[in-house]
Amino acid sequence: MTTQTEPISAPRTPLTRQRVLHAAVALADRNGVGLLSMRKLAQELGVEAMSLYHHVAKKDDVLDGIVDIVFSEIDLPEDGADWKAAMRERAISAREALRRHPWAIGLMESRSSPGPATLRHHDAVLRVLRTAGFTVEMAAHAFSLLDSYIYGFALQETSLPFETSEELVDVAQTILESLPADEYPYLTEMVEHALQPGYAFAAEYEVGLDLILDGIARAHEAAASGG
Amino acid sequence: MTTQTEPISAPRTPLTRQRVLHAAVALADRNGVGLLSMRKLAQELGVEAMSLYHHVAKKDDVLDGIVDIVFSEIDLPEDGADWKAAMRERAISAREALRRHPWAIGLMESRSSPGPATLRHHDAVLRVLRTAGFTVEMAAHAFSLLDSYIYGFALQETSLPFETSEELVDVAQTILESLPADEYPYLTEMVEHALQPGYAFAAEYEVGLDLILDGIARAHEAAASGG
DNA sequence: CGCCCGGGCTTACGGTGTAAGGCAAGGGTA
DNA sequence: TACCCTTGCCTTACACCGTAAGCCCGGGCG
Repeated sequence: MTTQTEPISAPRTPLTRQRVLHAAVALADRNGVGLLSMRKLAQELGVEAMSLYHHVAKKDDVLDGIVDIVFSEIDLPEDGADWKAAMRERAISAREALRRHPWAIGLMESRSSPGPATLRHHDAVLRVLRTAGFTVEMAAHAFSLLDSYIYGFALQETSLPFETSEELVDVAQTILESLPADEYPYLTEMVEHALQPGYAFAAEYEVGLDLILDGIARAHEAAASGG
Repeated sequence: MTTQTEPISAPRTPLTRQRVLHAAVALADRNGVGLLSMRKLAQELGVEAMSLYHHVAKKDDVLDGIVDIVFSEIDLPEDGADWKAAMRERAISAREALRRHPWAIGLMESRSSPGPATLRHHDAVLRVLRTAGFTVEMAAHAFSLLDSYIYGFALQETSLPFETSEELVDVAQTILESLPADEYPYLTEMVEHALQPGYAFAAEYEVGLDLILDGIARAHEAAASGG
């Protein structure tokens, strides 16, 4: 079907698992993961759909792969004395990555086999905690707590209708008007609060993060002095 | 095609939006949301696919609807003096609902129009906080923090390969064996920790929850005495 | 009685993931 | 040089998906 008009030495870079996955990330960023199909992905790479299957096993493999790419974009925490600063930085870096690729959080639920970047990331986090003197048990607590918060915040952030501080305020305004204020009075009040010019939902992130880090630090110190 | 063998007065209860949505929840619980199709859903109800469209607008409408059903299963917090107990109970109830319907958390990312049960739930949470003396700002902090934790924990819990305390320990064991221990030493250590007979990941939930609630209480008291 | 219309039905279209296999070019070995 | 095997692309085909368009029957109301 392709009427071979190009010169014989068409210098198309060869297909590669890496090239496929990165194109998939770009496509998902552009259209959302719902519109990511093997055919569109192939088209993006100037190739037919079935050609992709020489480089990835199945679509699930692609999805696993792009989730791992997102994890690879999170800065690894450096270990040293200051576990708190390290955890804070990686939490902020994680949120940024999950914001750059909003589809990633929705994908995580269905993936089961983590990729190398994911494993490396988790290992680095645990290393920081353990070398800072956390017991395995305390490290498990901190890990579970921090990761839950990070993913949960990202989930809320991407599913929230308003982004605030954009012209999307108008959008939220109409939402608010469609809300029966007498039926949901406190919700209405909160949406109004969130619509104030100064408010940025993103700032909530660090408030909660610091509260959690302080709580962990308190527990850590208590354990260190108590036992 | 259906060879009308049943008596004329076949007493099939009439199709209804509610019946459709509840069947969809049941089907998603059974097969996962990935295998929920309009055709299968129709079949479940003894009907053809297109008949569903007299009761729901499109598949997205079904998905919005079943997410709202999950929210309707979360106990509404009762307001009163003890906001902490109320938040604790609703957090636990929320996790149970999200565990009963593991597909819900993955759907939340893509939904944008919350249903009435969702709105009612959020309004009730905010009411508890506000009537307990939280400022709007503090209520926003507490709300964001708690919900992030709840959803994030649920997300991790459903995507975690191991469930522990089942025979699935074997599964995790093989995962662990396939993990190159020298490459991810801290992760390996943690998986081993999680495989101990006494360990239940579920217990982590309340540890983190209480840490968060204590932190919020401290901030709340500080604000009350300080201002 | 006649009409309308709600709520089921069939058909059809363009999309999806992927199994099965074809074909051309290059590289290794006899 | 002659062969053949692998690699990496391709076409074809199938079963399934969401849903637009429109048919048809039965019951309620003018």
